[in-house]
Amino acid sequence: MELHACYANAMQTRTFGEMRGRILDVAQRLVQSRGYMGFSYADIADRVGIRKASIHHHFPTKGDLGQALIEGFRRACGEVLRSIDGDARGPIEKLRAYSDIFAKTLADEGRMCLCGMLAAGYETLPEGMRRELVAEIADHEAWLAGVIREGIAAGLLLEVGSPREQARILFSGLEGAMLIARVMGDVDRYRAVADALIRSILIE
Amino acid sequence: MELHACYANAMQTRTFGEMRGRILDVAQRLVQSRGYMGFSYADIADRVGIRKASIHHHFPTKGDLGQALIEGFRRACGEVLRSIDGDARGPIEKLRAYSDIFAKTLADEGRMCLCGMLAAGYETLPEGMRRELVAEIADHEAWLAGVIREGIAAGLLLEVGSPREQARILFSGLEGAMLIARVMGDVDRYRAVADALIRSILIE
DNA sequence: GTCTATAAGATGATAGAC
DNA sequence: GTCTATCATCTTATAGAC
Repeated sequence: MELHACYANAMQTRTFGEMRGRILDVAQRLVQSRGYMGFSYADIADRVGIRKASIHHHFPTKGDLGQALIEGFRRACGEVLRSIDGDARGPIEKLRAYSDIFAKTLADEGRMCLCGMLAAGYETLPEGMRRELVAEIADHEAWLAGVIREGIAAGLLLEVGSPREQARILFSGLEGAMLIARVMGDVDRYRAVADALIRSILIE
Repeated sequence: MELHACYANAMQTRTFGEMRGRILDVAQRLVQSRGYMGFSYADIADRVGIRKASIHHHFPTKGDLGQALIEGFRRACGEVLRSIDGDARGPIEKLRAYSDIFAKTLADEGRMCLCGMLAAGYETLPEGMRRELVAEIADHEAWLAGVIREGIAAGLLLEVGSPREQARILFSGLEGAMLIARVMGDVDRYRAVADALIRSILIE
């Protein structure tokens, strides 16, 4: 599974329920570019080629759609992180692989991370989505903290503050870098900041 | 002028046009919590105590309101930055004063920075607002780069990469920290990340 | 400057035919 | 599962009285 595609789309690949997956796929891209408040059933209908009313058959309310979206995304992110754990050769490579996913998402039509986008619209989200978003951010930070801990133990990474604190700096730093780079229309801005953040905890 | 209040509200304090200022004030708070797409003339009317139609007298279209909002905000930010330049004793104190403004905004009803919020909704903004946002981000980064340059010259700050690059890391890092801390419901999270970002470029 | 009244279009959602 | 038709509500915006 290609990491970016997985992260980017969190596509449901079930034998049945193909349309459901396509709707979620399109909805996710819309949220990543315009936010949860910034898209409508009409937008999805246009892109997926069915009528608005038909979408309600798959997701009765917009809240249901949003909930399915973030739950599917969280599952997909879990797979991606496990996949990095399996593939990458060491903690530094893991951090770079993680950061690269964000860069690829940004390079693909200037899309923002789903987490960051939903975070901005937090006050407009239904309760279920809020809870899932908080859990998802916690997942990412916990994974990063684990990698950093591993790097410190291996003598590869500096220990400045706790791994948990370092993970928070890295995660929010990457999110912020994405947010700003997207507006400034320059993916290299993201890459420069991301590289600097990672380099700042490297030993020597 | 109290820095946070100025930054937070960018209030127009003209002798005439009082209602105009109140509308902008309320609109800004709404954008900071729900985004540009997330508020309506009805929301403002409720809070400011006049009817929807009356708002159109001051701002014919929502685009006009948004444009006036970000232009006023940019002016106010300029004043705040000059005010820090006047008050703070040195570059390190300037960075801390800057970071503190964000902390206060966050502490005040969990509001996001206006820049960051508009950045997230970038694709939903009218052209004029996009241009102003890009210019505003450039202003902040240029000011930060200047302070960092000053700190390096005074032997107080580390030179890792160019001051411009360090400014970008700091600005996007603070924006990201705000974004995430707000969702996690914990201002101290922001403070911890902001402090760590500043400490990371301090000499010894 | 503010109001009431109203318009035209979008939005999330439902009912019922095929 | 998808469609047409329809709904109530919200949105931005205008006209014209006070």
